Amino acid sequence: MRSRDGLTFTEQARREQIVTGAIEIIATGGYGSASIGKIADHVGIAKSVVLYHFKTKSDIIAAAVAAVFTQAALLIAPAVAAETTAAGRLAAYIRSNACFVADNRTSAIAMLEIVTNFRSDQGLRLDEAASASVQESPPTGDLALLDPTTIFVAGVDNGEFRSLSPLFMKNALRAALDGAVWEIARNPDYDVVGYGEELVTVFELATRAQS
Amino acid sequence: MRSRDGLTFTEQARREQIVTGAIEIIATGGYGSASIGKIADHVGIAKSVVLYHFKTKSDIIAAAVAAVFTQAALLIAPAVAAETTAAGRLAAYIRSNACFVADNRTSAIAMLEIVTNFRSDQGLRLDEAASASVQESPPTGDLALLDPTTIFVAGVDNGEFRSLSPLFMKNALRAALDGAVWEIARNPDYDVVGYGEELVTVFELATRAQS
Amino acid sequence: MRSRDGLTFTEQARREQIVTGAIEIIATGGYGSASIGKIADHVGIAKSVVLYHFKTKSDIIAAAVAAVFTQAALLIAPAVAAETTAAGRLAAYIRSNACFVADNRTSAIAMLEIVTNFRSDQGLRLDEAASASVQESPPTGDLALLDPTTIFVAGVDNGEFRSLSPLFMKNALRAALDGAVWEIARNPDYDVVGYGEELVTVFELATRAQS
Amino acid sequence: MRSRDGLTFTEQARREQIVTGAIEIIATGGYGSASIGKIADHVGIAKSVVLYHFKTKSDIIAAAVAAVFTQAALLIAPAVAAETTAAGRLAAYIRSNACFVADNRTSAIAMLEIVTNFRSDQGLRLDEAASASVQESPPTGDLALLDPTTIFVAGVDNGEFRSLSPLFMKNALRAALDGAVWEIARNPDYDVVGYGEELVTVFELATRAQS
DNA sequence: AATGAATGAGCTTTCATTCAT
DNA sequence: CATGAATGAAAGCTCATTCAT
Repeated sequence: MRSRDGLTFTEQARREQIVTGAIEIIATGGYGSASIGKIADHVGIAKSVVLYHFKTKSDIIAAAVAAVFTQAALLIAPAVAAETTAAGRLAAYIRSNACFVADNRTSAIAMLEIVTNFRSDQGLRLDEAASASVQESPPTGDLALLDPTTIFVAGVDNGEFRSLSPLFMKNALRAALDGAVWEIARNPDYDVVGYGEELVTVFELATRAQS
Repeated sequence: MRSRDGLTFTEQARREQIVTGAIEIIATGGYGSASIGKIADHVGIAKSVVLYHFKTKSDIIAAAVAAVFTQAALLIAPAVAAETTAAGRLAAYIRSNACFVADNRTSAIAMLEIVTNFRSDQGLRLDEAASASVQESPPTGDLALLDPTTIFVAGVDNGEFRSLSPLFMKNALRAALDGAVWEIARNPDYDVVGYGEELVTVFELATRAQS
Repeated sequence: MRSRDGLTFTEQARREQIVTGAIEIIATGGYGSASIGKIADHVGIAKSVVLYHFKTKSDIIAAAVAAVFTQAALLIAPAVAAETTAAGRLAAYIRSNACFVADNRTSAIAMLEIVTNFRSDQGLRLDEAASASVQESPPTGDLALLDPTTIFVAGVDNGEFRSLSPLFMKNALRAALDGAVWEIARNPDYDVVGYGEELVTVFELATRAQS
Repeated sequence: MRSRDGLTFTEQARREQIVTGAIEIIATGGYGSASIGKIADHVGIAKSVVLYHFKTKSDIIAAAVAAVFTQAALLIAPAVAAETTAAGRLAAYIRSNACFVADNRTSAIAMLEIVTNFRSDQGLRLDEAASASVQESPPTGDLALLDPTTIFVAGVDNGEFRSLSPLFMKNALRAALDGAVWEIARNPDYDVVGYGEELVTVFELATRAQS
């Protein structure tokens, strides 16, 4: 009995279990502490079982990234799509991001740990390795909605925004949002949503066309 | 024959050599790749020589952090101090930061890799471990000039800035600045100075008191 | 396929093999010579295999101690229990000890090397470390039969023995018996049984109530 | 300016300092913990200084043994020599030994640690290595007084003692006396003198000729 | 008389991975 | 599906010893 992906139910359940365990381990102890043995112990299965379901450690990491990424996209994409103006979309993007981090602290931390730390055998970072290997394509079609660059481009084009560099603005925004994850990693009580609101104000003031 | 610090000439030279090597290794291959053996190979000395000059690996990392931190402080603190208004100080802070990153790409990357990845034996992050040990006080007296929080507080107090959260603003700014390091790590040709100018604009618009 | 203890056949066999190897190495070269590598070489397996079956070096040592201790207890306890008078028990205790040493030279030497040399990470000796950790209780219920103190106490109580210090007598006896191990370590032909008989005489004369 | 042994005053002072330091380290942390570096740190000099005064680590150990041995001989030999009967000498031997241990706890512990643990490069124990190298002759001429064998032989010969094995008796006595050192190592408050008195009684009863 | 520098051998331990069952 | 067993590579670190000054 196979579901889609050619995986049986148990197979799929085990994979999720392992990925979840990996995320928890990474979020708690950092990327460097995530060995296969620790993940197996945490989940309560034998080390070999982990490597039976995932051929290498990198596969586990990739699966974890994909899982969190999909999870985030499912929240953010609709929120952005619901808005029509560039300013609206920008605010929605920031708020849904902050919201995701606040609601999925563990996943967000693990994701950031992985992204900043992962190196392939050849020393390539996650994004470089991803673009090097063809098979690993981004999971969704509306990826555009996840990259705020498009929002900035649109805003400049239709005159909502002042003349600005979409690339730099996108980098600044992503960095500011990722910064919230570092903060909440250090302090679980950090007010991510409040921080998000401040960011909304900042980017509103910083982008709107001068009167 | 001793110079200040109670260190011999050779000792001081070797230590610098090792610290520099460590920074290069970390910037190139990530924090995880910085083993004592790799550093020794990179520098061209025996592994035991490294451990003769630094008692533990943590000591090497600490020395690297201190070196880069001091280097940065020497550039940033005077630039900020030269300005009198909060807006001026903010712009100077951003520009000197961007400038430092552009001029010291390797050091900046290594510093960020260390800060985001270091974990003590008990799993504490760099800042937590530092605050846990009293003896390790920050190297400079004008540390205040390195933390932009004071700038935001002052600006709000004297009416230059709108009513804003100094903490959130500082976090957003630091994250945006650190983001430049990630970008330049991925792409050595990234225009960090241009990015800094965009940030100056962003934070000017986002902070100034409404008319 | 598991036998009792939750261990596989292979597992149990390997563990015995390693423990035996450790005992041989220690008896031959002293406690200080017992590195994991040497044990592995001696047994003819890879160093990592040793650490697959025992998590740490201390675990190997503990297993060796337990093995020899149990072995000795199985010989001594029944011999002592078979006697009814204090004098009889004392003689049986001495003879069975001497007998064990004569028949298990290697084990006895290793045991003594470990007991006199083991230090935990905190510098505690074997007995101190053992009493510090509650979970590690002695393996047998009739442990009392292995501590000659009870014999001396009983003999004084029922008038068989002169008035003497059970503690001092026990220390003297244990030291004299352990001394036989040092002798046989230096000279494999040492007549341990003859020595034991002399000890029987000594302690008989030294303990019996004056007429 | 050289004193006997061809050593200058400073030289001799340094050597004593180092030997004393080694004895303290060994008594505190066990033989295995006594590295040249630790000894140097403890004494407050550079590691190289230690190896300037002693060519190898073994030399330090040998010097420590010789120092303690001489110290003990100076106490025990006269005490034994002062007695005329075998029984008197035996009691004096035991009492002076116990007395030495009680008054020189550290030295006694270190001595015992060394004797039971020292192995030469070829794996030989201290006594074996000593008898293998000619140059290392015992420090005193009246060594006979330090080996209780002679006492037992004399006592048997002149009829004071019962018919007994001088070798076995000597081994039992030495072991019992060394046992006191292990006890005091574990418990600094152990009543070594009281233990010695019990031993005097034991060996008196155990050796005297039957009436 | 003293010491800083260097070094290779060895130590315990962790880990990703392979293989047979 | 699942697992126990095995293993080599590499990690951080300690140490006795040599050498030049």
